[in-house]
Amino acid sequence: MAGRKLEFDREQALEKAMELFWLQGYNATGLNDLLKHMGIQRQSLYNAFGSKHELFIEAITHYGKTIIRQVEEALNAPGSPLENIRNFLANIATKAANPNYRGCFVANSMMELAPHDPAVEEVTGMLARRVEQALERALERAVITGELTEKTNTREVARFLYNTILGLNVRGKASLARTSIDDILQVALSVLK
Amino acid sequence: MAGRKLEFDREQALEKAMELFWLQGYNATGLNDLLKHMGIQRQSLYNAFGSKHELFIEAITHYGKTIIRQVEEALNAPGSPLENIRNFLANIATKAANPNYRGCFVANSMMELAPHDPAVEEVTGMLARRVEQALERALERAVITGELTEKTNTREVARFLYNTILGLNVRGKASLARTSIDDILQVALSVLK
DNA sequence: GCAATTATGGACTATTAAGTCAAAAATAAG
DNA sequence: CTTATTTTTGACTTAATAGTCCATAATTGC
Repeated sequence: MAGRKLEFDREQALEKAMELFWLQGYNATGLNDLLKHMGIQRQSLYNAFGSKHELFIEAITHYGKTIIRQVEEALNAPGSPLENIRNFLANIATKAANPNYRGCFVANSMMELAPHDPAVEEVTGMLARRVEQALERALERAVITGELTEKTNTREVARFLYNTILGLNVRGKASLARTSIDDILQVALSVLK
Repeated sequence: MAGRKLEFDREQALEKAMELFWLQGYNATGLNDLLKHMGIQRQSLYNAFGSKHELFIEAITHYGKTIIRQVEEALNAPGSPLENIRNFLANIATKAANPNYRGCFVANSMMELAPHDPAVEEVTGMLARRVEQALERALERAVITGELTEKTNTREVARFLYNTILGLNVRGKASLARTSIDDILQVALSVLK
């Protein structure tokens, strides 16, 4: 294996690309923006990642890994499963209430690309399912601890909660008062009993 | 007032522009696409609408007018106010379950443009509030008819229902089984009692 | 009919996009 | 040291972008 050494850290460059795609979306992010923000040269990007599109897929996959880890950490925290679910949603609501909220990269990509980009549709669909499953398992634990009644349809509720999260993602993008967010959360969490 | 007559119907051309922006979004829609679909000439577009951006604002405003009319018609239909709300949401859910679902133009624009486009933020925010208000009024009527208890916080629930609709808009863009939609709707509507 | 005014058609400009090419630089193996 | 291999650098290519210019066509008021 001869040859010159890579002058940049591939993982770090990918992280930077993810940040920019997350903030601006796929189409609004030009190659020049990427190169500047990643701190590498044009040809290096093509050598390392193939194309803008392949880089994007890697970026969202990378995002997915970290987000799934965070979601599971939050929902599997010690203590009350129901409290974990409540805190998880409250946390997202607080982020969405920030005027500079950039949204969830997955939700953003579903909207921008999923309808005409099979690769994006697949990755985002898979991540959505994994979050729903994590919620479902937490709900099941809440049933076991007796915090939720035996009659709770955990799958239905998990899908519902994830849908609520997606809604907050959209609403947080336009001007949105904290009180509105709290109202939404209040009612959504009222189904947990 | 001398001068040559306009060869196209301005309202009709606007409608066509709306269709395309709705389907493809702002940035993915080029001038050439617009001209072709609107059936007018380049200079005519600039004479009649000023710029691509101004045309977009007119298009979404036009969309808003028609959508608000439809929403109020659906929610103010004769008969049970609660049934009207249920049917309204079920209708949206059915649309979202369609594989070729193009989403709500307002939700699409919130995601694509609202964060960096004050004019779009204002129009979409205003339309969101108007839909929430229409829902709130319908909920109030349901309280009066006794279909909902006096304790119902109609404002909270209205905001919650609109958030659910926005969630369906996102979820409908990625692959989504009919059963998932039904689960979401089932739980969301369970708060109405 | 003539002058003023407005719309059309099509060429044109300037900018930006993603992606490629090839020379120069750096490295490892023989 | 030499050769083979890989990365970097920056110029280049091709296509598409939003928007402008201007000559021609159509219309109304005088």
